[in-house]
Amino acid sequence: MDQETDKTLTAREISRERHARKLIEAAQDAICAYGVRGATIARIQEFSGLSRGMINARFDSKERLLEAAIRDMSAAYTGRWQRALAAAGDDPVSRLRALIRADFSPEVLNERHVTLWFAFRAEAKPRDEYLSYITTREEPITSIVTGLCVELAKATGRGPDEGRRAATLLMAALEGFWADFHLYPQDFDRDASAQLAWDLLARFFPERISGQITDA
Amino acid sequence: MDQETDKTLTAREISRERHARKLIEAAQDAICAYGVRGATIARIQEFSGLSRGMINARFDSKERLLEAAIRDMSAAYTGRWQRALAAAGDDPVSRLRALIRADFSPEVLNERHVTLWFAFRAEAKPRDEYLSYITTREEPITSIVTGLCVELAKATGRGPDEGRRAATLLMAALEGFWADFHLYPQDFDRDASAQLAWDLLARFFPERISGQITDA
DNA sequence: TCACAAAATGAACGGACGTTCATTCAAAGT
DNA sequence: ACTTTGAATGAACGTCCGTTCATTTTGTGA
Repeated sequence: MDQETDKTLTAREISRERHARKLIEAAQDAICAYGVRGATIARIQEFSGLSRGMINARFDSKERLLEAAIRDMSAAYTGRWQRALAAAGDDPVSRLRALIRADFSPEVLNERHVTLWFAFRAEAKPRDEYLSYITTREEPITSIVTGLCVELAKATGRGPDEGRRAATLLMAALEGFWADFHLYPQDFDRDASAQLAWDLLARFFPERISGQITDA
Repeated sequence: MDQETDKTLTAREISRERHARKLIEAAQDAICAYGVRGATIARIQEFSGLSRGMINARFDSKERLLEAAIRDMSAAYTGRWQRALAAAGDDPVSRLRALIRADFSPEVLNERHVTLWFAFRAEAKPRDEYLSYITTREEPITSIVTGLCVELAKATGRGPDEGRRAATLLMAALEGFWADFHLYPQDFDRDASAQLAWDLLARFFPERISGQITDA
């Protein structure tokens, strides 16, 4: 191959990239503030500070920009738990602990992220493109958690089905906690909820899981 | 008081009532088919079969009609679990069983209802009026379940906090199962999921809860 | 049966939407 | 320094939105 990609980006390329990012963030801001319904070109333009024509120049259409916004949200989430997992050890217990703690951390569980999550999720039914981005986000974490729970089940002399049951309940509960946080962020107790999720696992695997999730 | 309400409704009153209902259902149909974003006057009119001006004649504005649609959905849900509860005995175990079974029954857990639920829920952030209808719906069932779990905790020699923990986890898991069903209704196993919710309670109160949720 | 009143209708309206494109601006190459 | 070329701009456009209201239809009471 010839010089494939220039290491030194031109000022124009940098500018294009920066504008695209600004638009994605502005679209997310608009959705958080006004809902998907109210995320109009005019509102997105206000948040971005860029010109009206910029959206169509960078993303062809507003719809494409919204797709980029959901893709960006999914990628950010995936990145967060993958980093948490990389920082954890090999032990399934500490890996599960890391995943749950990440899911309740302010970096992941914050009003902006959760509002976006439920906004796009609700639109997934009528708009198939959104559903695929949501599946792309959900499937990997679900199969990781299931794998860890099955591993834990085997290590404690239980069948794989018990692991799958634990994983299904855990994932459902996590989604439920997010929903609580979404509607009533002020009343939500982050640490108590994380502990409850941990207690749920403790009831499945008491030999390996107990105590506070913040331990160790 | 004088003759308060006429038992014999005039043809006009009957017609008004019937049109209002048709519009509420048409609005729900449009939201299910096209999302809140796509639920336009034209679409609602198509589903209702009534005239364009009917919406403003009966509900003043489209926004008011949407509020009536969410109120109707909440009332239908509340009615369902209250009837399930009325049909159950006094025992907290059978009452919890009835509530969980109702929550997974096709009458409650169906694509239409769940799609509406998540559509309105997502809009609750930017639109405060929606949030109040959602709270009106959530609060009573949550406090009923919490009461039953606390009762069960006391009856088994545990503290009330243990009951609250069980209730919180159960409610979160139920919400999570609904979310699963919403996105992938084909893959969803209604009975297996209900059983998992039951197993969750069994892990908290093994002396009183065990076996299949379909028993007894 | 007829006069009246209420309800239903849908064409018309102003406004806001997403998109386009001629124009302006600035970076790149010589 | 100058020319070229791609990027950024925002006024203008057609479309579709929710709403209005003059007109038609239909039920009510005399």
